[in-house]
Amino acid sequence: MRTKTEVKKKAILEEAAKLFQELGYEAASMAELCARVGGSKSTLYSYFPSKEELFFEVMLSQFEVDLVASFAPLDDAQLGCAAALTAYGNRFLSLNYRTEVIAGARLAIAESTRGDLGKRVYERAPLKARRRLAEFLATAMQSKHLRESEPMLAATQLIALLKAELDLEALLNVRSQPSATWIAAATDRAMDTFMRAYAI
Amino acid sequence: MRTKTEVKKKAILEEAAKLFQELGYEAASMAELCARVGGSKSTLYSYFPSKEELFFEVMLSQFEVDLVASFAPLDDAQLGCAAALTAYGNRFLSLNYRTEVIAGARLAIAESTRGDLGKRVYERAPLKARRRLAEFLATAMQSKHLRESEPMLAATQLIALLKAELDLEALLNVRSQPSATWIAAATDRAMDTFMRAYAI
DNA sequence: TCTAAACTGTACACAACAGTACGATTAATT
DNA sequence: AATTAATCGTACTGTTGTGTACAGTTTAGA
Repeated sequence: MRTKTEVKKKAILEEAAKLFQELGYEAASMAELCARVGGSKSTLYSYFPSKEELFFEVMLSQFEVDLVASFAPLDDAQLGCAAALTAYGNRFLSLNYRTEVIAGARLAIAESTRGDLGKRVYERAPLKARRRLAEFLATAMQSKHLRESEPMLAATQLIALLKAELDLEALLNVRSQPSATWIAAATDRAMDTFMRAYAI
Repeated sequence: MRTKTEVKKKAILEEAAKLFQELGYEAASMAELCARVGGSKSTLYSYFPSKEELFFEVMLSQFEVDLVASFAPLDDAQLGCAAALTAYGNRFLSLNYRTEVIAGARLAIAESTRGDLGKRVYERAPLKARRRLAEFLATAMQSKHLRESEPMLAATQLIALLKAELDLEALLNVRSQPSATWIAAATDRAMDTFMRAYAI
């Protein structure tokens, strides 16, 4: 019974993530989690010392899964600068606006004042993503595909433009998960404005 | 004892707003609210039938206060287009990133799935603001101060650029309320990119 | 001064929760 | 088969919460 533990722990974390996303931290109960995950309360508390610790582990494991995947288009040497950024934009939006991701973001925002959770989440995912995008933009500037400017600011603004039509609506539960074609159109609108401002 | 009621109700709403912002919906208790507002539980429940109803009233009264104020620069006929937008940007950021406003936004996001709260908040404040800005941009386009394009999209993108450097950091409790000089600089950076993309 | 609405304080009913205790049970390892 | 770690079920403790009941008190207005 030594191998099972990792599997069980992962199962608990997954079910806990869903539950927290559904109900929020306070309203989610350990008894309900027990019922969903199947085990007993004793087992649950043998894996995690408290509800709060479990919550932290859930949050921190949430925000690193899809990060790497979204960078793929930036590593594709075949693509030109604009095409690479468009592909990145599509990937970025499709990964970040799935219903679970938004539910996770809502939760992180709601509980951001719990310890240093907000800062840790921020540095783990969005800041890392922005830095990676800034690197790409910096080399694009060096090779004269984009005008010379501050790469980190350009990355921040590109991401802001990508999120512009979607972010608030998603966080406030006004619209549901966007379709791939809608995302493609929104990416184009963002890229058009970005290239007008940053093309050479 | 007929005039006092409105005063008392307002006092309750204000104190409740603070409490919810501090602790979130679930963790805020009616007993604690009683203690802070001074009255007794019976009085409290004579104004609001339940905690949830009180919460709705708090949320909906939160998001219409400063909306009008932020439009002032757009109504100033003395200013040129770029100057008016810059003044608007400064006003928009100073009003929207005060700590109480951010705390309210966190709360609205966290509880956005409670009934249609998210939609109601969305339509009450950010959508209304965007529409008003789009009107201004439309006339600026007609008078050839900006290139012809979709005004609502332009408004959405301008607001996104304004929020770009601040939004996630504020929501995730990574940075505190920005200073006026920082806001002015951030507005300039946003306006620079916006005008590059939308100037004629 | 009288009256009625608004208010207060306390106590209570009822439910839910986090976390613990403990004996019984399962299943992998030797 | 014997051992041992993991698991289970259930009951329990103590706390906290919402909402109500009720008897007494204040305060505005006739």
